[in-house]
Amino acid sequence: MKFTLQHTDAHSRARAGVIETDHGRIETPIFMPVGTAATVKAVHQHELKRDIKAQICLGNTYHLYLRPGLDVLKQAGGLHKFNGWSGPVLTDSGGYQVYSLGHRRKIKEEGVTFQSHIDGSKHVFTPEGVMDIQRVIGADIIMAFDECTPYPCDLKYAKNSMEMTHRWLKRCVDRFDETEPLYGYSQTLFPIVQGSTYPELRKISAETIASFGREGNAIGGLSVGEPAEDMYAMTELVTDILPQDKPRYLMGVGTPENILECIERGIDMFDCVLPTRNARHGVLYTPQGIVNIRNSKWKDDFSPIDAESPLETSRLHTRAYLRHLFINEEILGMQLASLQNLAFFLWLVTEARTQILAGTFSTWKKSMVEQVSRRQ
RNA sequence: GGAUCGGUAGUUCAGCUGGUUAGAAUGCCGCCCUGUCACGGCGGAGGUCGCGGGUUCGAGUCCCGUCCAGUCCG
Repeated sequence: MKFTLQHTDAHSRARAGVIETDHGRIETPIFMPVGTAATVKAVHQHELKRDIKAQICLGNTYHLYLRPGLDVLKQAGGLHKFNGWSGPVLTDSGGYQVYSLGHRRKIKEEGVTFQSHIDGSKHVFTPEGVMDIQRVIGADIIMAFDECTPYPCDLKYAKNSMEMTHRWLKRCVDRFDETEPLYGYSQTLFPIVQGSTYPELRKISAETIASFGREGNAIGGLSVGEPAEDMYAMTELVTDILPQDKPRYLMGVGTPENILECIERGIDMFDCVLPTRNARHGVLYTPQGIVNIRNSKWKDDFSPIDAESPLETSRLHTRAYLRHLFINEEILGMQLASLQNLAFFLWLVTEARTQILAGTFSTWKKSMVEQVSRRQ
């Protein structure tokens, strides 16, 4: 993987750059659609590539390990061949599941024992094991195994957890560096900053993570319920410490507003389930704000879903029709809404990049934040 | 014409021998979701119990009449 920083905004920390992987180029800042179980829910790979113009997608170690399992992935020749997405892939390590599946896991120094949400069977995830699994999945960018701490989180717990995540990182790096990719293209490992909402911990964690000198760095443990101001403060503090010449990935963020605010604070990569999950629940993101398409006000609104969308489906179909599909629980509704939201998120970061390169990011961002967070 | 069963929320139905502000499901209206246990979660509105009498301290519930719908018999 190679990262080239092209331009840094004169009035903020915002940057534009290019990441090159063996599966293609990624222009940053970028939003990465989440495809947990080898699919971005309700969206086909062709749509991702041709219509949404996604440049990289996520997969999840925990979910793919459980299903289809490592045997199948290995036989398939890795995730790219298995699901037919030929662009770059990033896999989360299962660190988020340490948080989200908190009621069915046990953390020890050695690793985490999960009870499968599918059949209740027990599985031990160690830092070494998670590296091996991600070798088998074959993502271009793989993530260190960490603990995403909950919010709120007391200082003592946050400190102990962060220190364990750092020890786990050393184990991840050692295993990663002593193993080889399985499918003939290169992989890279991103470590993850933790430290909850404590500035003193975030500082230590960012310095520790930076000292490993990996090709890119991530910030985790945010967007778990803390106030947005805390998220912004932690992001800003950390991006000031992480190296300028490496991409920075803010994990799990966020709303269009969150993304703009964090681009301004020096983030290059984002992922979030919000555009896809909310799409399936009838919430649309548009340049003019947020739409709950199930609301009765759209019943006879024959204007397009999003008149300015690069998507043909969002220009062709009306809000009244999309509402009808949702009210009737037609699958096409979720498909159209997912396309709309992902296309909008990709448009948003692409436009941010254009503005950064043109030197007009700050003023554009200010008016955009207001627009995209309005409710229609 | 006779017998019989039923009529309770927009809809389909619960409401035991009469006893606090008549429930559920679904539909309707709205909100939530941030490295996906998620076509999920939460909340709200909505009923003069077909109608008219009667018995009773008290009736969705018992009695009489009446209207409507179903089933069976002539």
